[in-house]
Amino acid sequence: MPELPDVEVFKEYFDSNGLDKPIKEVEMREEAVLGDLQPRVLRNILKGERFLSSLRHGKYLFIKVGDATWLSVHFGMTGYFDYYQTELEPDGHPRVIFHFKDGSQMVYDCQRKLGELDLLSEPAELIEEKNLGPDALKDVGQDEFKDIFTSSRAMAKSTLMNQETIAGIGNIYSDEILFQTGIHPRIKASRLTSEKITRLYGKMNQVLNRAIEREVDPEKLPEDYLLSHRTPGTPCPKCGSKIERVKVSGRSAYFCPECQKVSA
DNA sequence: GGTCATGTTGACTA
DNA sequence: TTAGTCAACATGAC
Repeated sequence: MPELPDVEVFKEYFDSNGLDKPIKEVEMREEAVLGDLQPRVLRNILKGERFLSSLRHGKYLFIKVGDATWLSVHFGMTGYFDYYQTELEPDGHPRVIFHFKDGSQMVYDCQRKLGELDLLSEPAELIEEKNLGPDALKDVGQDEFKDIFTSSRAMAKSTLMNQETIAGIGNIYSDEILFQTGIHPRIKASRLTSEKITRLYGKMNQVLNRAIEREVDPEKLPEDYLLSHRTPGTPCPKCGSKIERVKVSGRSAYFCPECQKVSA
């Protein structure tokens, strides 16, 4: 799940359920998601504190704990938050559990353990370390977007997915944005016309915003979205042609050969 | 057994 | 130097 829209929805979920509650205990179920961070350090720093606010950049969520203390959360491919009002044993694959003094708990679930938590003094620390580009939704203007595409030597899909270029777009949403714009995933970014890049920019914003509005629920997304038709051979929701799959930068790209022609 | 899966990183190659 | 491909990480569903 976790691309920009998913993380934005997690942020809203966390903000409404996890902020301003004194933390009673931090329970580690799986230390692999802490990376180099020592479980004892995380517990000692969070215990007795409360989460104050949160901030999203690309696929990362930063949660403020104190003046110069932030918890960074990455969700890998399978991570999400799950809030329980009581001390019930959580379902799924709980990896880290934040127990609040009021008896409720915020669970960080990450089945495949590809996500990671860390402690930072400020979000910029991680953004610089990972060399993340501007957030796709908040920080990329149309002119900057145009520059990125005209100067990129990679394929359009790779350019959209490169976190150092634009932060937040992954495999699913890069396919969706290209599909909605009618651009073939393997076309070179720099070969797109200025008009196409402008349309792509508009669709990027529209697709990401719409996904957030509909709470990334596939059932609530428009009928003509590719998102729930990611199987080779199924009919394109726009024209009925058969959806195809190709590899782009090691990932499966789904597209409609009729709606997304190879020519610019 | 095999393939595939919403992410990131490092090795290797052109 | 810039990109593309592939493998690895860990787990599960076909």
